[in-house]
Amino acid sequence: MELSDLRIFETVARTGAMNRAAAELHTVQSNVTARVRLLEDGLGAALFERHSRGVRLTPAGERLLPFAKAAARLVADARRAVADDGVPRGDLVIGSLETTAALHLSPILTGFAAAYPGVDLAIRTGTTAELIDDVLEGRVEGAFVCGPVDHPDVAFETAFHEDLVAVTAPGVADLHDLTAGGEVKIVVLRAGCSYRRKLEEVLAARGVTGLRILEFGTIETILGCAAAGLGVTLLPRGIAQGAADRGRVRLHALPAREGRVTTLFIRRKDGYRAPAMAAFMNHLYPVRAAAE
Amino acid sequence: MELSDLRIFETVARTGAMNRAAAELHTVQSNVTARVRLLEDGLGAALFERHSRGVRLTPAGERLLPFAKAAARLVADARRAVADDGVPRGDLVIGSLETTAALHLSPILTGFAAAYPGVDLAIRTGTTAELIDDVLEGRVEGAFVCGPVDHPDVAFETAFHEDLVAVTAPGVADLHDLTAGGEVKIVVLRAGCSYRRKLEEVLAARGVTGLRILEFGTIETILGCAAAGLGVTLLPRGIAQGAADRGRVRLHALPAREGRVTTLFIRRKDGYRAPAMAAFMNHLYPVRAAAE
DNA sequence: TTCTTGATATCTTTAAAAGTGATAGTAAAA
DNA sequence: TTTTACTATCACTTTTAAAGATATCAAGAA
Repeated sequence: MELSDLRIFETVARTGAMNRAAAELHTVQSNVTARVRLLEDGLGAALFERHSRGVRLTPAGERLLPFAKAAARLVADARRAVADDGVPRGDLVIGSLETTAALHLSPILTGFAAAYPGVDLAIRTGTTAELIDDVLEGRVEGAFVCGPVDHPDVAFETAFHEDLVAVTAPGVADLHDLTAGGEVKIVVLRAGCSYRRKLEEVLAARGVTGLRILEFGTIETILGCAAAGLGVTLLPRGIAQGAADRGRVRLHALPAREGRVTTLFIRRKDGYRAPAMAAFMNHLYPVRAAAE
Repeated sequence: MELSDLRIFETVARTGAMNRAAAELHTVQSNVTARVRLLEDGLGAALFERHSRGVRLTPAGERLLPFAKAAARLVADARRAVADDGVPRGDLVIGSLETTAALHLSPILTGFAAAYPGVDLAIRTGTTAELIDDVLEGRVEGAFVCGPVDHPDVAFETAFHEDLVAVTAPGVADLHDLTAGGEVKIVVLRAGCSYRRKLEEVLAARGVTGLRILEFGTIETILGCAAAGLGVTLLPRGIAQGAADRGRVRLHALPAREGRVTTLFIRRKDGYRAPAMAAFMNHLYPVRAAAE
């Protein structure tokens, strides 16, 4: 069993066809067939059921698949470990919620970039669910997400505490009033937005149900929608405060039990931690200490 | 980078010479040299410093080594995972302290062997330190050791509580009397015995110092030594009780703080858990529940 | 110093393995 | 029924690994 065998196996399993795997691996189908058979011979077990429309994993194949993935990650980590001499450098992709990025990340990133000029820092935004997946799949090294997170392969640390407020048009004196206008629209940043479920709970607790959802791409648009009375949204106070001060929107404070959310910094539990990542977490340390 | 490369690399690193690695791998030195160079080329870093008396790992090589070991374990686990269909069978090697084996294991093993005839159970005895190493290196699947154990790669569960007693000749009325006869000898099972340090502490607390150590291979011999007044030893009460009842030795109870020790069942935290091992831990469950 | 020893490096040859391309077979979908 | 999207097999080529012989090198002993 060699790593190339496992890579071929994984590709076949993922694409569901030796044909497609061959194309993806830049080789020919006969070769993939032969390698898979050799792997099966070596293991003494059939890994795929062959059909005329593709292949499907056998139970033994299902059992092998996680090991194939682990092997791929191991090799990637090994390469990085060999290349790294302890000096932080290279790419470092960090994930973040849009709101967290707007509210907190700017000073941290500026400071980090100044301290480690050799590191090319990139931010990728997404929802909590997307970011957890990004972390697990290695698309980002770590991510700021909305807590709590409970996954066996994810390690987390408290990064910030957010104070969420409901944001409406200035004319809405109380959240209960929302129902008056019939249908209530909530405005969120993206489909799987972390705050959406929270907002639904908050409104449900106040007797507001039957929501419709509007989705917009930027925080500014969302504030604009709220200001125009198009809907209600939930944002960290720090983000909405400016618009409220200028009278564009009205903020509705929530009790701590509802409005207090913790932003976590998550990363993969196992695997190799690059110097750039170690440096970033170190850089984060004073921030985390302040959040505790 | 292939698994065979990593295997060759690991062997060279361990033996310190391409020559010896070649012999161990049943191949020729030129082949090892070539494969190592290919690996180095692939990684873009020198892994060994070559000398005329062998090779030594470079820092990059040091960084790669743990990954090579992890890869070897991964492959071994993968093979087992593919071969296993969930029915416990095959070899299952469990480590244990000699005293634990004598006192507790017999009914457990008998019951397990009857319930899972397909599993070939073997017991390997050793000291706590040896057994922890056995677990980490995969020589045993799990082990009963003297707690507490604190190692990041070791998972543990409480298995039994032992009630340790000091064992002396019948004529010794009190442990303090031991100093009267000048030099005090303690009798232990093996060099690194778990109870040795404990016994030293117990005696030191009673003003008995300046110990000499006698080492014997079996529990019976140790009891014989104690009976003959050759020295003092520390054993679980259940083991020494019989000899005490027959008047051969005298037991000296210890306060709970000193005499109460916990026997843990430990295993590797990560990696694949074979069905036989899962079945064993399941079989152990009522025992553990009783110990809590 | 010179020889011996125990190592690595290099080169050539041989054997094995991987990859290629063409063809045949097969079952589902159109 | 025909087409389509696959897998299996085979003969052939290319690439790669292993073996064996030899050269080289440095440390330690005579």
